Amino acid sequence: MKKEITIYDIASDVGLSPTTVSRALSNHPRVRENTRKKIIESAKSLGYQSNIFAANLRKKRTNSIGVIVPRLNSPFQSSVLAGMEKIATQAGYSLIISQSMESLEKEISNSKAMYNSRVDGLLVSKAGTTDDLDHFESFFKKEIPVLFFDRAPENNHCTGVVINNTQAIYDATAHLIKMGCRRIAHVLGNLQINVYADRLKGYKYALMDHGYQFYPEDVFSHNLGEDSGEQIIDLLMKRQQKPDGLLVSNDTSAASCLIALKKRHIDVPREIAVVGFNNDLISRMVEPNLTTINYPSYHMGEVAMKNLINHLHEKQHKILQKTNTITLRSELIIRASSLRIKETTPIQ
Amino acid sequence: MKKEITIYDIASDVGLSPTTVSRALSNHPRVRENTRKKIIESAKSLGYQSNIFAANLRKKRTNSIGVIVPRLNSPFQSSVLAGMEKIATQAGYSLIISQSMESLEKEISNSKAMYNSRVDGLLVSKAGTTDDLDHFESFFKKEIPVLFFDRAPENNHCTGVVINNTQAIYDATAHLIKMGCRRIAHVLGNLQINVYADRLKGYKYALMDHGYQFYPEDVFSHNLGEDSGEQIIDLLMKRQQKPDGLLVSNDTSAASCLIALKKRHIDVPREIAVVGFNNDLISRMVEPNLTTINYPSYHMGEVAMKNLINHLHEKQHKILQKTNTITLRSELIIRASSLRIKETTPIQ
DNA sequence: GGGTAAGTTGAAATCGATTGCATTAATAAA
DNA sequence: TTTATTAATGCAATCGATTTCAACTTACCC
Repeated sequence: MKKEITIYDIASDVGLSPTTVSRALSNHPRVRENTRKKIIESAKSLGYQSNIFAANLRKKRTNSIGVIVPRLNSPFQSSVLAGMEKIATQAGYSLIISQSMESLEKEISNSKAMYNSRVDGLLVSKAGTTDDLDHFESFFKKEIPVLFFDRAPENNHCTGVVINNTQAIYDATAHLIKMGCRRIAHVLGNLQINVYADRLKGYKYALMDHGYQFYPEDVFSHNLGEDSGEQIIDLLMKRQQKPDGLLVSNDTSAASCLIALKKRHIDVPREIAVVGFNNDLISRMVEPNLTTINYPSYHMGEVAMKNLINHLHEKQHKILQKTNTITLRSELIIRASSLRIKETTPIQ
Repeated sequence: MKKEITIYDIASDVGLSPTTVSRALSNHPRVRENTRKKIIESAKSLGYQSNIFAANLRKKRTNSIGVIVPRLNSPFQSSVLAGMEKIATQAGYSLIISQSMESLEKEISNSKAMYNSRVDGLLVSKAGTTDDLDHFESFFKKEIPVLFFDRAPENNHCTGVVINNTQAIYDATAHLIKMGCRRIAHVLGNLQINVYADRLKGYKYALMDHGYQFYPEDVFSHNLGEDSGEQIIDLLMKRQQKPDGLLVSNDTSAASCLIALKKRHIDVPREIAVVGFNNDLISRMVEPNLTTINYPSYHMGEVAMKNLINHLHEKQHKILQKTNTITLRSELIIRASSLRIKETTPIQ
């Protein structure tokens, strides 16, 4: 193992002090242009690589940002991460990524690891079961900014980047009503996650505002996985009052429902109109194309990261300004799976 | 900003030296059990958090592993990453992830950043245009293990975790031939990427072995994006000799082709049989279900990470053993898009 | 009781870059 | 020419954990 080249080596190479070398390499203005050039040249020829750890130790900043997501392995999350990575790299930050697997326990241990790695900031999309924020307390205490995205806790002092889930489902519900649906079912994820709780609200409000009654049995939680369709449709079709509209909280599951319906020769959208959520690739590929809500995931990654980095820069210059919630625009994309002439006879 | 709690604080708290504290906290055997307990208790009550940077600076190891992927935003890659994350976290390593966006330039700057971060090891799936490995030279020199996955360079001393692309496409081609296809087209990505070059080989060999002629115009490269279907089918259907079999090198594009074919009322698989690659979610969702090759992406992530970590541990104990290539099993999954009675009349 | 070994602990150097303060050199002003 | 001012540079401490080597206790054996 060869020894490292350090600024001391450069210093003795060019006959200057390590101080000056350090300054030259970090573009400090108090170094003569000539000197800087000489130093940089020497650094290059010696094959110098700065040792981040020494620098971090001294500067108490790491230029790295932690990200905790529930699952890496999802089209939504990977798109968010792609957006984050782009911005972070541009700004010279590196990304440390880990997944909580929807478990609070893992989220806690991940956040500890992040804290120990001294990330300059943390981006979190909460695990399903996460209620309190005690495990971020150490960050708050040290004023390390924590920013939530997608799944943000309510009532806290951290910034969150989210979409208006209530509005999104409100619009989708209103759309189904406009399309003549009389009885609309809503399948969503774990209601402990406020994303889903908000969606439920939007659903209820829309029903109410249009003079529809809300039936608790029309709403249920499900894992929304790729095989969920069979179970969901099974459940719904056993009902006496079969729904003629179906809101599913992600596209994978909605697509799976479409397939289950097709298998039963139930026509979509005539007999039942289906709406998904996310605007994943799959929504554009299934037959019929899925009406869905466009979730600006890549953009969300960019915005969250930009915001965090701005925050870090401001902190350096002590002009901290607090935003609390950034709401990105989502929109209903109407496609064949829900598009029908208004007066279609609904199933009674 | 509160001051950090250091081992010195603990030392003076319990009336021992920092040395002993350090040893106690890292479970060094040369500390009396009682002392250790006292120290750990004090550490806990003072809210001590070890400073990784000081440790790294001294130990010259970082317990972090770098990953460079072409794109974060792909079902395949995110699944690989999920597998990697799981293993890394289990073993106490953290992951630093960046994407090359298929650009050599970015790959170079990413690898530099990784090198500067002093990752203990590096996992790389090459960008499309990467030919030489000069930018990893600094890793090789310092004996930092670099392990490639999916897209591995040939003829080099690094371990690669891959699938047998040649065999996979050979099998797929043979399958189409068995299904009675007379003229099989093959759409793949950038042929500079050896993954695709290997697949092309498999295609050629299979044709040859079955006494089919190889027509260069039946093979072409494409970006394989979600809108690729229209263009690919357009191109193929303009031909005088229309193909009755189609091998597409990823499922997104294959699904897109299915849709384009449906639009033109060309029956799949009767008029043309289609095979994708990867076994992404979408292959199970489109109509007809897509015959595809199962790419064990999650498993690949696990294997690659396990291997790298083993390597690191061995390095500590100087029992370095070299593996060169690990080939994971991939398999043809036959579904409706290619399943037809053998003697179906092919288009002439 | 003396000697050896094993078990514990500590002093101090080290990792490499940064930075407050001091110093020197260069330039401008008087 | 002298003084004030600014520009360059260097000294040495610092960040916090690790580790080598030495020292000091005990325990054990003959």
